[in-house]
Amino acid sequence: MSISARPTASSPSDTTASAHDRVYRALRARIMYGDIAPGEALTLRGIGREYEVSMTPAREALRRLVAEGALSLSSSGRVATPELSNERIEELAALRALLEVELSSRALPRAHMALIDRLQSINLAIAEMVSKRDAVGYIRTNLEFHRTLYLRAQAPAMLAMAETVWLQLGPTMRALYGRLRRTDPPQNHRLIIAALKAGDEPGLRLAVRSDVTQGLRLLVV
Amino acid sequence: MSISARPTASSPSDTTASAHDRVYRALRARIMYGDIAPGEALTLRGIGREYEVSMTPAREALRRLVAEGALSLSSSGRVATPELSNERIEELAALRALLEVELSSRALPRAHMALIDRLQSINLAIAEMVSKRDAVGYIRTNLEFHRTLYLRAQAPAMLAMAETVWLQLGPTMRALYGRLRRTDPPQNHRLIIAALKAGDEPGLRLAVRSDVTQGLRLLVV
DNA sequence: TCCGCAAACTTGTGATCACAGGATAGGAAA
DNA sequence: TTTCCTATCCTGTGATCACAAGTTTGCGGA
Repeated sequence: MSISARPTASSPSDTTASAHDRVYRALRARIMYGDIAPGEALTLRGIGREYEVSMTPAREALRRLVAEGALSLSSSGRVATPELSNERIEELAALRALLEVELSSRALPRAHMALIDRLQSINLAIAEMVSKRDAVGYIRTNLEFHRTLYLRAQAPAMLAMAETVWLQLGPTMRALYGRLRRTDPPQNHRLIIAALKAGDEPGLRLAVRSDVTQGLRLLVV
Repeated sequence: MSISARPTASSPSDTTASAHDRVYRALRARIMYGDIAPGEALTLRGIGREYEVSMTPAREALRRLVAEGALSLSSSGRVATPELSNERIEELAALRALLEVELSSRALPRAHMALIDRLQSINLAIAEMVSKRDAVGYIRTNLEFHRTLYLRAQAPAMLAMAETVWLQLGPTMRALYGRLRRTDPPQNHRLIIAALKAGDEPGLRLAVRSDVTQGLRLLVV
């Protein structure tokens, strides 16, 4: 949501020395990439112990994640990663479609060959994660594919919203991985790249929409 | 962003007795409805003094608002309401269009007569605010019109995102009011209501899009 | 063996404090 | 009068603590 730096490639210890920010970034990445199971509880003192900070920065990091919908705080303060209802999953999927179709459409006129090359190499990394059965790695590289494309849209607020949706879906996304079993590799991603090369906007919108929607559909039981 | 209760009609002292939440809600309303000028600085101790709490809850409220993009924290921690660039305003307007068109479209099949009545009475309130030259009241009732409609969409995550955009535009929205000078009253709102009555989805989408876009266009210099 | 209650513990909340860094004002020198 | 430097103030950060509320554990009675 904010303009803070991306927690993606994350050099081991970022230059930003703020304690709560470090905790926030670490937790955000863990949640977004499905490293934390849905329903898992987090305690202030536990976080503090794990990241060697006091309760204050831990609380601020948690509260920020709650504000972004990444964590839900149950009655009386306990905070845990949320278990999404089917309606919520469908709504978030629709939101992804809405935002990401627009982002890709805006990125299209600015997509140079260098970008397409980069997307293709990310695709290789995704295939590797699939073959290694690395769920967290798969989710991370998959989102990196999307983020790389959308960065070209020059629409930071829109991208931030898309990332917030990813964050909310993170814990659930992990469950998705268990069901796709090697079928999914960069099928839709190849369509996206083809549409980018061809400058085919309707095709791009369609490809992004299905890539975003189709996976989540498996989750709705 | 979160599922917290609406700060709108706000009974004077809410049942939720949490200090930081009270401060958060109060500040959120003030920002969203344009009660704070763009660029205005907020201090932790100042907030604490104003709402009679210590620095801790004040800091949490501010930090949450920063996370939602309602406030920008400049280099080295100072927090102030942001002055939006033209590109940012255009992007946020596009985001409003994207989200609110979808929300209105989802609300359409569920719009009963009671809803339309309520929207019309809100429209009267808007006209009254315009005649009273009450900028904050105008913004508040205008957003209430939109929120009342979108609540019918049964899409809480999407509505929360729209509200986040409103929040980011809040301080800027105030500046808009100075330029519309009694011209604007519920012109587009009447189109929205007409489309709702007729069950005309394309017309509704168009009316919402222009209502959302046209005002903001005045801000881009 | 099972149920219920109480004690011990764990948890989030908010206040206070020490500290470091940045902003500001005021005086001295040119 | 203007400019620069320094001392003071103000601000955000993070640690620690007291407290209240919720959770768990374990013991006693039926």
